[in-house]
Amino acid sequence: MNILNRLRRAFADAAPEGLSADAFSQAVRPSTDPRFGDYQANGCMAAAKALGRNPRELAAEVASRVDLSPMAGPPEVAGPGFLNVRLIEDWIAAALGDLLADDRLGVEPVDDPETIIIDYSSPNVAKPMHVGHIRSTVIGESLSRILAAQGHKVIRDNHLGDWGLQFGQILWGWKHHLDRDAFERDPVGELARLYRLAAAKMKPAEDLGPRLAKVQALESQGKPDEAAALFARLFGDSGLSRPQAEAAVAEALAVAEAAREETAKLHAGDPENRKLWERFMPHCLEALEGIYQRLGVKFDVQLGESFYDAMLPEVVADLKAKGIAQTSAGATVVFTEATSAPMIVQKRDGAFTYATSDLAKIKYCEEEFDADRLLYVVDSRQADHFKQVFDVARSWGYSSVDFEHVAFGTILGRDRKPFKTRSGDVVGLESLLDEAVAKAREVVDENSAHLPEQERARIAEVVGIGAVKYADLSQNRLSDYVFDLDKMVAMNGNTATYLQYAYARTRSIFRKGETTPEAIRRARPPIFITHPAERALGLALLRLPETLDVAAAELKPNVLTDYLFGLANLFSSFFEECPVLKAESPERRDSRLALCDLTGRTLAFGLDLLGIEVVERM
RNA sequence: GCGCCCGUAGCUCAGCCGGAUAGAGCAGCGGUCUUCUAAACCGCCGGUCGCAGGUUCGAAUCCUGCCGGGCGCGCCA
Repeated sequence: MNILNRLRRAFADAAPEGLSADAFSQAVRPSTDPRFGDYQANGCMAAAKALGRNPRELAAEVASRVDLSPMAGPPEVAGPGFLNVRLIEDWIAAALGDLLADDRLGVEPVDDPETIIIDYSSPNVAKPMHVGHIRSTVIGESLSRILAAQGHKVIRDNHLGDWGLQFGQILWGWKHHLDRDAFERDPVGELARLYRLAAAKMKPAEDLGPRLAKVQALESQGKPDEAAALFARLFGDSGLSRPQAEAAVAEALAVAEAAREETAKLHAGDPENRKLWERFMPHCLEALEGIYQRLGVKFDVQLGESFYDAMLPEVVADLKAKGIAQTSAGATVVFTEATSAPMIVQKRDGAFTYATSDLAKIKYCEEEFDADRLLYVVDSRQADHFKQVFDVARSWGYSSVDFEHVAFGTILGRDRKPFKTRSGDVVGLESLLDEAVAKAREVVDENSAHLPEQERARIAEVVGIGAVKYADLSQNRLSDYVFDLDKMVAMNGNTATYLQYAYARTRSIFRKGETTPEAIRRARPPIFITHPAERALGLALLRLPETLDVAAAELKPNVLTDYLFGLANLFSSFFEECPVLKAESPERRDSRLALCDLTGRTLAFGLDLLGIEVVERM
């Protein structure tokens, strides 16, 4: 049952003549302030303007015509022409009674379920995951759960980066710097070390190369003095002499070239590289699996770029045959209106790009799953790439699929610059989780020393991981944000811990009262709304469905966290102000127990949609 | 140069397909545990919504310009 939708239908029926009933009803929304009732219809001002009428008169007319029974009486005209709706307590109480018997807490499946593929997480398997990877994973997982709860068929897809240059880098490292003992002890750690080593060696090419090129350009123009001055300015902070800088760049370029060659050999089917790749992969996947298990993330499809590799020549050939792709400067490219630069589907050296791989994946997904929507939960910096891919996919024939880049903002460091994984200065995802769990453990030990060791450990894990996820999910996904470890592991204020704590309190009261939520649900006691805190809490409980609608429509988990935080807040106030077990009568007691059960279930349900667990006590 | 995004309280952020007096958390200050979990509750302090125009009955929200910051832009993924 969705209150907002019911009100909208009622107002649509009462819309002034000569007006779009739809637009009029869309102007119904939750009130911004309790003094203006519970919901408000704001369409009369604009309607009056369009019809050349007095807005207050028109509002009064609509108010007398609209039938909101049994939810509310006639709305009240206020201000310049607002219509304020105040729900009737008896109706709220009755609706809560129905909710008590409803396992789905009022959430109804959508009328037209879709098949939705969500591409998220998608890490490079060879690199250890760091804090930058958490957003896609956590947001994608939550969106999957939200859409599935709405009755859609959701396919969770982890498009692994298992075929790119990073393997060339590892292969190069393996052949030149392998520590066999280290690999035996900790394969993933050693592979990561080799990757970082290669990346570090290649870095001067990016950092110093362009600067050096500018200096050399001046020299070739016959301006040695200016070149020397520029060199001093550009390289002063590096402490490198001219020959050192040239040597560093030259070495970096050599390593980069070598890594590219290793990659090319792998792609070309070189037996040695292929064998090594097959040897590395299980270790990489196992390490990933460990993290996903800890995060409670599970994919339906986990196919990497290597899987699509075989399809790529076909994709390019088909694009060419259909006149979509063309040859330009030795590469095969597609010009699109999406961006000024064309999209490269095959490089001059014959290698394919991740754009080609994305196209192959679209083809595969359409043939395999016949998806209605394809969502990509990926960093907003790749917006142009997806614009191109979607554009090309549509002209390629996949025009009935709804593509969407579910972008999210960049994680910034304390200096407000994008969080980079500088070698040696990486906040690994694992260590972030460990730190959060350790902090939670301290708090548990302090507050709940009486609980058994094993239970405290379990609570710390649930609370710590929940804190990290919530810190990310409660943010508007589009905003960049400053990574702050203290905030990520905080357990006061608007945090998962606060919600988990509220949940634990709803459960604790049943233990104390020597009854169970199940017993209350079976008994279905009448609900009484007598106290303002009960009314506010009760109304919030009825608003889960409309909240989920918004979160799903905007693909924004923070809509849900806001709602849950508000709900927990209202519960905490209710808990302070309304005695439950010591209520004035058994009827009141049972009514309040029912509110506790509904709150607990709603919190647990909502947190589950965020991928966050709860504990029975903490 | 072209394109995209962002400037809201001391800090971190909600609110942004127009609605009434702009919200939260943290930080600060002050109250509340012999009574259902104080990981909590209640109160106070705190904002020319970057600046200037425009559209509108109504602008943090839409449009234009400017200032400040970030990102992307043919062979990395």
